[in-house]
Amino acid sequence: MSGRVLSRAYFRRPTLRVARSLLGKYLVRASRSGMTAGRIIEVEAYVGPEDRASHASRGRTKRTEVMFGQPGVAYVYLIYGMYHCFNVVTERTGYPAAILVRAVEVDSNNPPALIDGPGRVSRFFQIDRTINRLDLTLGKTLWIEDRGARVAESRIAAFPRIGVDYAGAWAAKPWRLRLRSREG
DNA sequence: AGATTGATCCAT
DNA sequence: TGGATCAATCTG
Repeated sequence: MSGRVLSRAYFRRPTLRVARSLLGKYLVRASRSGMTAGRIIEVEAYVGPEDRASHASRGRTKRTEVMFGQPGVAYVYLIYGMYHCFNVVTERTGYPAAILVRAVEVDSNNPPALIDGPGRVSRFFQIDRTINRLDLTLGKTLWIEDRGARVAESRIAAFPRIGVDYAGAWAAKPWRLRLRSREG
């Protein structure tokens, strides 16, 4: 199964719109061990320099510079010394924003397996810091593609973001989006 | 509820 | 340079 690789223009849009749209798209990894694909089930948006939950809120640093760069590029960082978190940069160059992929469903098996949690997603897709700054619009190594499935807005649930209690009022923003199961 | 783990960032 | 912090996960 194949689909259309999401383009630079796709990601160069308001982050919350991109985040909603990413639900149901497929994260695809190509490596020596083969191809792996998973349907995106949960994402979390980090939007702009004012968002105190965002790494970019304290300005441009060596780590966060990628968030200020081109849309459609991967932002991967190590958390708690153990786990990698995979994000895709959004919006225009110069405006820091990104979307964290929190869960995917792998449909190669029956029943499909839910890979739930950003650390597990990165482990499953062999995403580490060597992926940081990779251009996801090239369709090589790692990309996101549209396989034509439509997702109804009514199937999208919104929740506060995880692990950002330090962010004051920004922690309460319902910017974690999850796809409800079809039968749910 | 506590341990783990190391890059990052900012204050000494 | 030191040390607190951290967009998480595992084990109990």
